[in-house]
Amino acid sequence: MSEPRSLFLIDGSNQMYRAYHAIRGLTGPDGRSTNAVYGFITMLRKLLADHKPAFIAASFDLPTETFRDRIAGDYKANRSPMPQDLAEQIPWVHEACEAMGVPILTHEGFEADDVIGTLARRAAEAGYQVAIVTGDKDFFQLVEGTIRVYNPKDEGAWFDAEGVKTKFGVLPSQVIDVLAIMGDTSDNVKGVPGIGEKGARDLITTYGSLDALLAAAPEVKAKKQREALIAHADDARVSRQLVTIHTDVPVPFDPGSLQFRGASRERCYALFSTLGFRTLAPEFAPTAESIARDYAIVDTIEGVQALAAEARAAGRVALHAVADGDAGMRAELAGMVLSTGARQARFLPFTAASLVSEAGLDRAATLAALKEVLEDAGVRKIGHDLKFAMVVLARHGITLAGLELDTMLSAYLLDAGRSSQDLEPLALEQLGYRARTADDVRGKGAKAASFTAVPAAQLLDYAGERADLAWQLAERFGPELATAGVETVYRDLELPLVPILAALERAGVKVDVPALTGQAAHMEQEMNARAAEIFRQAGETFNIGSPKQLGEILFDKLQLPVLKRTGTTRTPSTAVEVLEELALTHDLPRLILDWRSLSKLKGTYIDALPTLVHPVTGRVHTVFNQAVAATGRLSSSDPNLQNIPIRTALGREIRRTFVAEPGHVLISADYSQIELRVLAHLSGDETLTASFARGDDIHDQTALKVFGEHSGLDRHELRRRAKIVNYALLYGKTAFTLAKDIGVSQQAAQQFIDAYFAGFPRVRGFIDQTLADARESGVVRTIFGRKRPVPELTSRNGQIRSAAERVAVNMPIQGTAADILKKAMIDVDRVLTAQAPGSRMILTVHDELLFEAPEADADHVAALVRATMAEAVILSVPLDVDVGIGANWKEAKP
DNA sequence: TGCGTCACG
DNA sequence: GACGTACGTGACGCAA
Repeated sequence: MSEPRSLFLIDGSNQMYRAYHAIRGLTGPDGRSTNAVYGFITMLRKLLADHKPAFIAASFDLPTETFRDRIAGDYKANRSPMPQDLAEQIPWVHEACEAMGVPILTHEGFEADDVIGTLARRAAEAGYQVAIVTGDKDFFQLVEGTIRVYNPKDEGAWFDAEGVKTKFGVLPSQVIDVLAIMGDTSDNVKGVPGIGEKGARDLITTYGSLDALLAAAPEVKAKKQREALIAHADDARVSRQLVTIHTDVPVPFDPGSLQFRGASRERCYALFSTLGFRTLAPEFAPTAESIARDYAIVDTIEGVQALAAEARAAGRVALHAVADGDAGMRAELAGMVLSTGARQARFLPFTAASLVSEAGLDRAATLAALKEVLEDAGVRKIGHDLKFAMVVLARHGITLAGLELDTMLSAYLLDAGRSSQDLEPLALEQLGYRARTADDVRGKGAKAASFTAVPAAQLLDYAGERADLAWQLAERFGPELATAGVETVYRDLELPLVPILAALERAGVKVDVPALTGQAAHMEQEMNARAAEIFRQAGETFNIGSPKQLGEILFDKLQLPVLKRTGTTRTPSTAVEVLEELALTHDLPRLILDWRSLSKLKGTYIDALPTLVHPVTGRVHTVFNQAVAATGRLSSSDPNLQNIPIRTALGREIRRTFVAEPGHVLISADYSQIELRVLAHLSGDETLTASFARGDDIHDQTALKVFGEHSGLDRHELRRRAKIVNYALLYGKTAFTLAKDIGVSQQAAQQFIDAYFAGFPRVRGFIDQTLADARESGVVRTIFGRKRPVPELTSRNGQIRSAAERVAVNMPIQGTAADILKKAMIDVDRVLTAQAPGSRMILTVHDELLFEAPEADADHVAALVRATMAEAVILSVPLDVDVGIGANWKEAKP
C-alpha cells in the first residue's frame, strides 16, 4: 500500500544496464535495439504497481567529469565504453521516465550515486521512508534508519541493516571499508591487490574499520595480506574515497518536485508506439471517452421500432450481436447493437431471466420488431464477423440478409498476415484508440461473467463500440478493397461464403456417442497395458505424458543418445522421429509411441467429442474461421473438425463415429491432388500438364521421372516416396529432410531433387519468377487476387529470408487451392438449393466437402457435387473429384 | 501462459 | 564450417 511519505530513488543507469543485459535481441520497427528501454519500463511499471510510491525520482549519470576523476585520473579507465546500441537508448529511457511521471535528477560534477545518496539522507532526516532502487551493492553503505535498498530483480528484495549484514557480511557502516580493500576492476578502483571480497570482509570484521586495519597491518597473520596491506595502504585510502557515496551534493530536497505525477497516456502511447511495443502501447492508447460520441441504451419497444425505421431510412446499418464467446451455436444472445453513423450507436439489452430487477427489453419482442429490417436485403448490413451474428440470429428465427461489408473479412483480405483480425487491434491500428474488450466489461479467467449477467449500463460503451467501430472501419476498408485489388475475391468468394459457412455451422454433424464411449473403454485398456510395460522397463512409474519426466527416464536413467533438441528450451526432444530412431535399438520407445498415439486419440477426440454435442440439436457444431489462415484457407475450431484422424487404422475408427441421420448417408467429395494441379496451371509445365490431361497417376509419373524405371522398388513404395517428393519439393524442402523422410542418403535425396526439377523444367522457372515478383511488390497473390504480404523476403538474415521464400512459393498454390474450394462451395450450395434441397453441406476440409443426403438421393447428389466441383474453375488441367457414399465418414471416404 | 507434441490437408 | 533444414492449421497435457 502507498506510504504517504515514501520516496523511491531509482539508480537509473544501473537499472538500464541491467535491463540491457537481461533482455537480448529486442528491436523496434526501425531495427534499432529497444531491449534496455523495454526492460527499464517493465521494471518501472512493476515498481509503481507493487509499491505505489508517493514520491519517486530516477537519477542518471552525466557524461561529464566528476570529483572522482580529479581524485584518481584513471577512475573508470578500465570500463569498456558503453555499447553503441545501449547509448542510443538513453534518450528513450529518459523520455520513458518523464512519460511515466517519474522526475529525473542529475547534477553536474557528481555521479548519480551521490545525488541519490544526498537525497536519501535528506529525505530520511525529513522523516521519509526511503528506498534506493538498485542492484549495486555499493549502496549498502547508505542503509540506516528509514533508508533501505530495494533490488527489483526477480520478485524484489529489501535490504535494511540486518539484510546488508546477511547479504554482504558486514554492517552498512563498514561497507565502504570492505569495498576499499577489495577494489572494483570495472571502475578501476584499485583496492588492495590480492585481497578479494571474502578476505576484505573477514579483515574488516576482525579489525572493525579500514583505519584500524591499516594501523594494525604489521600484525596481520597471513603473510600475503600483511605485505599487501602495508604496500598498498594509500591505494586503499584513495579507493575508499572513490567508493564513498557523497551525501553533501548541493542539491535541495524538494518534496514537491519529487512527487509521482502519474503517467501521461499521450506521451507513453507515442513513445511505446514508436518503439514498437505492441502489447504495451495499447494500454496507453487514448480511450474512446476522449472522443465525443452518441451511444445510448434503447429499452422500450417503441424505441426499437423507431430504430428499425431509422435503419430502413438510412439503408445501411452496422450491427453486432452481443453474446458470449466465438461459437455462434453456443452463444446466449444478450442484446443487439445498431449503428447508422460514425460515433453513433444504440444498444438494445435483453432482460436476463436471472436478473429480474435489471431493466431491459424482451428478447422475442425486440427481435420480432427488428426482423423485417434484418431480413431485408435492401438494408445493407455492416459488421465485424457477420457470420457470428447470422448464426446467433438464425437460432431466433431471423435470416440476416443484405450483407454488405464485413470489416473482419476486409481487414483479412487487406493484410492476411496481420496477427489478429479482432476489432480491438484494428481500431487501434486504423483509428488510433483503444476499444473496450469483452474481458474489460465481463472480467476474465475464473471471475468472468456472462454478458447476460452484466448490467446494461456497464456494457454500453463496449457494445456501442462493436457497431460504431465496424461502421468507421467500413468507411475506410470499402474503398481500400478496390485499391488493393482484392475486391473480386471479397465480392465473389468471401462475402458469398458467409451465409454458407453460417449454414454449415448451424447444420453441425452427428456423432455416435455410444460408439465413442465404447472406444474410450477399449483405448483405456490398451493404454494401461502399455503403461504397465513401460514402467516395468523403466524400473519406476512416472508421467508418460510429461516430456520432461520422459526425457529424464530415456536420456538420464537409460542413457539413450540425445538425437535432437527442442527449438526453444534446447531440452532433449522426445518427438516421434526421435523415438522412431531409438526404437531401432530399444523396446521402450516403441511402447511410448504407442501410448502417446492412444493418449492423443483418446484425449483429443474420443473423450472430447461427446462433451461437445449440442444439447438441443444433438450434433457437434464447429466454428469455421474465415480470417485466420494467412493463405486463404479456412480453419475450424471448437472443436476442430479438420483434423479428425485418418492416417492410422485406429484413428480411422474415430471417423466411423461421424454418422448420418437415420435414412440419410454421408457423401464425401474431394479434389484429387489439387495443389499439384494448381502448380501445373501456374507453372505451365508441359510434362506436368500433359500427365494430368492424360489422367495419369501423377505420383507414379514423378516416381518414373525421379527414381527411373529400374529402381528395384515395388510400385507402392515408389509411389509413397514420390508423393513426399511431389509435395515437399514444391515448398522448398531440403535434401537433408527429404533423405530422412524417405530413408535414403542425403546425396541420393539431392539427386532426386535435381531429377525432379529436370523432369518438370517449368517448375523451377515458376518458383524463380514468383520470388522475383514478390521481391518487387512485397506481396504474393493467388489467381483470384488474394494477397499475402511477405516483407521478410529482403531480410539480411538468411534463415528468415529463406523461410519467407518458402512462404512466398507456397501461398499462391495453397491459396489458389483454397480459393477454388471456396468457389466450389458457393456453386455447390446454389446447385443443391435448386436441385436437391433435402441435402446439405456439413463440413469442409481444405480439399474435401462433406454432405448429408437422403439415402434415396445419394447418387444424384454425388453426381451433382462431382460435376459442380470439377467445373468450379477452368484451369489448364482438369480438376478431378473423387466421391464416396457411406453411412459414416470413414465409409464415405472414396 | 508457453512449450512440446501431434492430429489433419 | 556451423546452423538448420516444406507450407498451413488447432487442441491437449504439462510445468511454471
